[in-house]
Amino acid sequence: MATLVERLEASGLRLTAQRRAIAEALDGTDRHVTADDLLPQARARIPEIGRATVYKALAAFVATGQVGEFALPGEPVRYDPNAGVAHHHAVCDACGAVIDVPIGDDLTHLAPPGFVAHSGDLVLHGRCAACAGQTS
Amino acid sequence: MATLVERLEASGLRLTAQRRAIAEALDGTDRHVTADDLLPQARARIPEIGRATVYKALAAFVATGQVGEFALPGEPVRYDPNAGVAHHHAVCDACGAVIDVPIGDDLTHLAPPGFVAHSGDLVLHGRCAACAGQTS
DNA sequence: TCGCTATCGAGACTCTGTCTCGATAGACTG
DNA sequence: CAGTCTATCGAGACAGAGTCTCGATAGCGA
Repeated sequence: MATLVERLEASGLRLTAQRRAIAEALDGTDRHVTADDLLPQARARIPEIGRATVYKALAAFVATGQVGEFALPGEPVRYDPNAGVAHHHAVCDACGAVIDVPIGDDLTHLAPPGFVAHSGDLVLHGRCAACAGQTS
Repeated sequence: MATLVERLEASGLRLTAQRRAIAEALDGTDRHVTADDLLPQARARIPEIGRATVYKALAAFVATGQVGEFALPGEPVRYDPNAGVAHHHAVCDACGAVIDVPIGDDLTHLAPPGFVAHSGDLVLHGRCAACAGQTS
């Protein structure tokens, strides 16, 4: 898999220095980060980068389909650099970790009659391996 | 299926006039409404009801398990009076409608090794029957 | 090089949701 | 029924996430 920067470039997006810094910050983590998590990391590369720039860049990335966004009630939107590969998410109730789950079945067949589904996001809730092992 | 008010009562929640008004407003719609959608409807019953009261009541409802909440990126949290029955959601990209989908398979078996899943929320994206029929 | 256009940065602004705190209302006991 | 205890209420200040505006700047094609 190419880096996020390369994939964004290939999708025709104008890649400015700021967007490159944001994409590198996003790609450099295996986690699912929020926009405000990304700002200090992007500023480590370009100190004068603005908050609005991060939001605008992320919106542009999402529009290309190379970055995914997903929301949990009561939490800021998280961005996922791995959207090029379809996958689901498992959220640990105990520690809050968000784990990528390789997609198995295509779930769009679960759509109700008449509904034309092009994608399905599954979010599993439970306990991750580390938290399930604890007595608490 | 009993009404939401009855189910909340059965779950041991102290049902004040305000909570009853909010529960009736929530139950009286087949849609998936936001807290701020609910406020004017609750005020139609009890005019002096406050915004904080709506949020607090909804949080109490969710805690009983009789009301579900679900989030879409960039949108306020929506509340679902139908949480007593497990179901998924289909979101229309065109008109924004959120449609309940009766649950078919149990999806928790899709969890990765070591992850103990107790529930799975599937959100399908696509076009609802009305929008899919249109050329636009 | 010129000029068009997309992007940028700063910060004000909007919106959603939370918190505080004094007041009030339910529920329980005797 | 009165007293008391506690959960809930209402108002509004507050906090955090995200958007918008607008003048400035940087890419890019001609």
